[in-house]
Amino acid sequence: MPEAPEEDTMATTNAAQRREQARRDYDAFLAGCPTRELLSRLTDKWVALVIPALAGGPQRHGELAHRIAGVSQKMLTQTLRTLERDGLVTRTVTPSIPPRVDYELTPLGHELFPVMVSIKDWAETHMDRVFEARAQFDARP
Amino acid sequence: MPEAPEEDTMATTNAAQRREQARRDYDAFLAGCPTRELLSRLTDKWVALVIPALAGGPQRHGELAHRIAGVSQKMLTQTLRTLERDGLVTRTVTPSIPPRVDYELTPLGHELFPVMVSIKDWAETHMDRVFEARAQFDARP
DNA sequence: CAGTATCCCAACGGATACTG
DNA sequence: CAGTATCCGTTGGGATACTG
Repeated sequence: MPEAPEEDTMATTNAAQRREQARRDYDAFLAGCPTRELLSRLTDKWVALVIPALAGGPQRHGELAHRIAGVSQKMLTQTLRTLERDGLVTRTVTPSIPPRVDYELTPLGHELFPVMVSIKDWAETHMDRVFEARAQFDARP
Repeated sequence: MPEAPEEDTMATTNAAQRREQARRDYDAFLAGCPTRELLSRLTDKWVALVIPALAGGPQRHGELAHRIAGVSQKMLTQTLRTLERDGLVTRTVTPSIPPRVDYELTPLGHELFPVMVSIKDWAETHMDRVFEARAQFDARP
């Protein structure tokens, strides 16, 4: 099990090959696999809201905070920092007064986008059925 | 903004209508929306491993624990309970000695399945690119 | 406006021991 | 084997105040 990324010396590696390579190298079911840590970052309530919120181009910190109601400024900044470090989001500062900061999805972020949207959509679409299931569960002897 | 599920009196409601209904009723971007809480349950590291682990039929507690290396028995039981309550997993007890307990995806769980698999797969497939991004981020002035 | 730094409480989650 | 209960350290995350 790999503990560090392998250099990709094959410049012509395509998506399919990359995927095949990843399948061999990584398995989140294994405790020591680094994907386990990445998975725990991706499965984050705020990530599942921030990534979809960035649909339709660059957004300012304040805009995101407004869009994602109830998010504290601490959590928003923290989430955006992590996403930036992981290469999913870019942070662009325009040195004006007051300074303007825009966040935007990277190509990698755009690849994650549909996945995050699908979770958010799933929750919204199936909320009623989950409510029904809970009611049944709670009502049983 | 709804705080409780609406009764579905329309017996012939199809998937498309249901989805349209959900779009109007629920929005995880809103702070008080119950989908926010559901979203936080779904975006859970263990859920993203348990649901995919249940592919291919019923699994026993021990089998799941073995498959999902490193999960504590407490977290596994807790995760399975929540999934059961939310109608995503069934728990079947066979009263033998020792007792046998099997967990299996419900139809609702099967609908969540591809979403959870896509997150796990995304992490495994893009691990290398995330590593590269982190290296770049950490190496800058 | 964007971001950092504290303070502080609640929850998460592992280890261990005990029951049916 | 499956599950519950307790203990207890770690982390998450909100509120507030302050800087550029």
